[in-house]
Amino acid sequence: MIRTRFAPSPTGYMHVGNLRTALFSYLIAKKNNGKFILRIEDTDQKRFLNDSKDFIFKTLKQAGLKYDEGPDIGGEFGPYIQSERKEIYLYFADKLLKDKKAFYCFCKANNKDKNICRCEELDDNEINKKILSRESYVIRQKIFCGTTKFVDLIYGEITINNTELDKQILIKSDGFATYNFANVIDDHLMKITHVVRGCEYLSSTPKYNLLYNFFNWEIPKYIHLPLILNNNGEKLSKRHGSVSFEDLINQGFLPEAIINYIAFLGWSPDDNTKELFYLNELEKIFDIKKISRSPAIFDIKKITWMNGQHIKKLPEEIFLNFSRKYLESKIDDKNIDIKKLAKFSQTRINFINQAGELFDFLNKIKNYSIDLFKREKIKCDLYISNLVLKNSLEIFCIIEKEDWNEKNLKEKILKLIDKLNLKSRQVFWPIRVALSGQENSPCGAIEIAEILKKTETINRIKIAIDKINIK
RNA sequence: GACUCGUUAGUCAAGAGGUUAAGACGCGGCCCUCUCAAGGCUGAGGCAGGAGUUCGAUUCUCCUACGAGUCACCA
Repeated sequence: MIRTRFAPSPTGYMHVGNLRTALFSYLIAKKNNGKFILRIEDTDQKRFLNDSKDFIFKTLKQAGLKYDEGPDIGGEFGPYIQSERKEIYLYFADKLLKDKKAFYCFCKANNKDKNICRCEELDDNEINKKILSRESYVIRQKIFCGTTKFVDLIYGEITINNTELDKQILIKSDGFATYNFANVIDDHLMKITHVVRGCEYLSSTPKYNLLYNFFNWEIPKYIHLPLILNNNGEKLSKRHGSVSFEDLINQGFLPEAIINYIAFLGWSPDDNTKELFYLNELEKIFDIKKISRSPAIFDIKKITWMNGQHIKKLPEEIFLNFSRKYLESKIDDKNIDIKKLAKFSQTRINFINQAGELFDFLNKIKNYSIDLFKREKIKCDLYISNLVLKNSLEIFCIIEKEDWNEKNLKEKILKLIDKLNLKSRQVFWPIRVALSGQENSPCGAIEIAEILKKTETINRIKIAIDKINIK
């Protein structure tokens, strides 16, 4: 049974690199019918706020990464919060001390010149004396000569000379274990079979292996994931821009789009021509062998496109639920069919919260430039615009209020196109500009006219004609 | 600086000795008797450099360059 874990520290913030680690860890477990465990690494008491744990629970839930064991749901290997496991680490540190695999170090914190430390040579008497006189100390791991070799499922075999490894601190002077120690103990005790984590741990892995060997524990399989960088090629972090899950959600990204995109950062499926996937599909096709070794840059343009794709795939009613509040906030007229507006916007927005902005022009037309009427590409100029608008004004005026509907309007305009002997674009363009005041609009001229109703349509056409003739 | 890892178009990437070196985003063009978007078609753009091994290297080996990560009483 494969058991993987995600072990974040509760910083109240989850950047996409972290989330991607969680996702891959989850996927590896699920693909193999294994278990995915959440563990909170809060051994640094200075850094963490209490409610950041809830933030992690919330984010994982929102992303759909359901864990089988964790702090809030329990499990047979708990507790799943490291600050509640203090005694466990102390017990194992003591064991190491007795076996001479670790030593007390009384050097001052921030002692830059570590080579000067002679604590390892202290005899038991000296140590006891210092401890009795309440000198503060840490417990460090001993490093013996030789080389350490390990296999990473992605990077292959990595060998390192033990002289490169430092005598890392296992227990800090406040009595808490360091992450470096705690994660080894916990992974073993929680029976984690595959350790999935970011590449930044690649070079400390040998030290962890030494620890496993000291205890005579089985070393787990390692899967180090390539880093995700921002577009400056820097490692993702809080300082370098808004690429946290929460920020993306606030910008209007769908959780499934974020998951889909980050799954493809450093991984690709066998059939690499398809790239729109939901989490449950990824669970089936995910394959460790296809994880890449090189870092990937987070491309906001591509995830934006992907978000648009996911928005289009949303069932109509779901999209309506999402977009309703945005649309309603923009539209004064309560009689307008929100459903219809939602339909117009679904294929043209990349962000879920943009649905309303498209219809800004309905309430109030902005002061547009008459240059909008000129469009060489479709052979439309001020002369034609003027002609079209005057003619359509006549038509619109004759139509009765009760006959004001899309079908009827279209019929009449098509006749006008014939009569004026123009291309349909040359006719629809000026009307649409007059009604929307914009170069682009979420729907066509006739559709806007229908939504606007007779009075407002005529009103806007008149304004446009005046605009052109004043010139 | 030391150690470790990496390098296929601007970006994500497939390919693992013989390919016209896929596909996607982005960018350009065209089509869709209504804009834009969507959709369809299409164009430009790439194996970091140098040595080897080989009949033949993007693919294997080595060197160089460049990039990244680690070197905390942070995780």
